[in-house]
Amino acid sequence: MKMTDYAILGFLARGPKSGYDIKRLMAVSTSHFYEASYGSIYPSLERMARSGLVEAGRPEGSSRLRRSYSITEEGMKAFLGWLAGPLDIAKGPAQLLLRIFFMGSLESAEAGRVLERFAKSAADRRSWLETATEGLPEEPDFFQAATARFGLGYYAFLETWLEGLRGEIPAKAAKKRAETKGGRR
Amino acid sequence: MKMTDYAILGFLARGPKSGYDIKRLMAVSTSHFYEASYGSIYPSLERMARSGLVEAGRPEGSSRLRRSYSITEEGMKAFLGWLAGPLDIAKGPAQLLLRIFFMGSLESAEAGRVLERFAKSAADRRSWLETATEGLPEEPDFFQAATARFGLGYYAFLETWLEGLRGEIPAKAAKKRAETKGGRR
DNA sequence: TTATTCATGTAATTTGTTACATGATTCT
DNA sequence: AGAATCATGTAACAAATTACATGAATAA
Repeated sequence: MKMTDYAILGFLARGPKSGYDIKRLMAVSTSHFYEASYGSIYPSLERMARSGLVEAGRPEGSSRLRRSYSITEEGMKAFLGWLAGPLDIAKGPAQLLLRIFFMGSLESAEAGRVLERFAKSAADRRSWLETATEGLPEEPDFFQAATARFGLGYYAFLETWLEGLRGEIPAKAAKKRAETKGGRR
Repeated sequence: MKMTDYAILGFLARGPKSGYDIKRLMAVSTSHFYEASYGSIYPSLERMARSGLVEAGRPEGSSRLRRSYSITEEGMKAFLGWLAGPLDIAKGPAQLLLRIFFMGSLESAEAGRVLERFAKSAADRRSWLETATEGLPEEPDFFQAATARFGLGYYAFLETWLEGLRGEIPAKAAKKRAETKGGRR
């Protein structure tokens, strides 16, 4: 399971969609930090259909060509597990943001706990960088030192942002989970 | 030419090195934002040797196995061109930081102008995001809106950081360029 | 009827990582 | 001598992008 798979499950968790739909949705909503091409979306859908995480539905009303996928119980379980699971914050903001993007699928209380863990990760990474860059053999020049300091600033920003977000979660945060199957569009 | 090539040229611009050296240097200095594997370093060196950007030197004093590469005039030109050339800031911080890491190879005045352009890019991207996320069809939920706002905060942070850096460039910033050829280690 | 957009899918290519193979050199 | 590490290189694998092929549905 790769990030694309979870991203797709995340969109399907809000209701059945075609590969084409998913591509378009990504373009207008997540494209600043993550986007997938047809060349990964379609194969991913097929793979997940084979392993039972999604189900291909025949498209009653619409065109014969179009095929709509819905998420299964199992797919929902995998998705929610990923959403609340461990995160390697050093691997870039894409995974972090993707998970936050879909965090409306969790209850407010749980989303809060997850965000708290993320903030902790950022803080940990920050203090790790701090000590890691101390005992280096060579004295870095001005610009090299600057790139080391960038990390500290970035993770500090991240932590602040995450804590701020956690504090603002609306109590009744639209915990929209989709009906696991069916539903026209 | 990919980023790895320029990163390697950047290290060689400070003096001749082996592939092994470059790997070790990356591990201790740039690994927080960029690192390459042997599987890309060695092929890159060979490619650049074929196209005349680097020269494989025979390793007089050291072991027969070890092979040391030095940057050529042409390689230096390509490297400096990349260093001061256009940057797509939306493609993530790795390229930005890598270029700043090597910015000691430029004169202070020029480094200042380059940083100014980078800051401008960050500001432009920020205002682009601002207007881009306005006129969307669907109303995003709380978390989706949050990921959109993240971008604004991030680029604001980046701009501030870059402007701060520009203001602090030491006048006599070690414009260390290597002798184009030779030099023992 | 023609162009555009909807819609799916795949083949070629790119790019890189991981793991392994190989052997030289240095340290104990 | 044996272990560790220096040092180079490549084959297998992984993952994804780009471009293309195909054709249905819709708007002009």
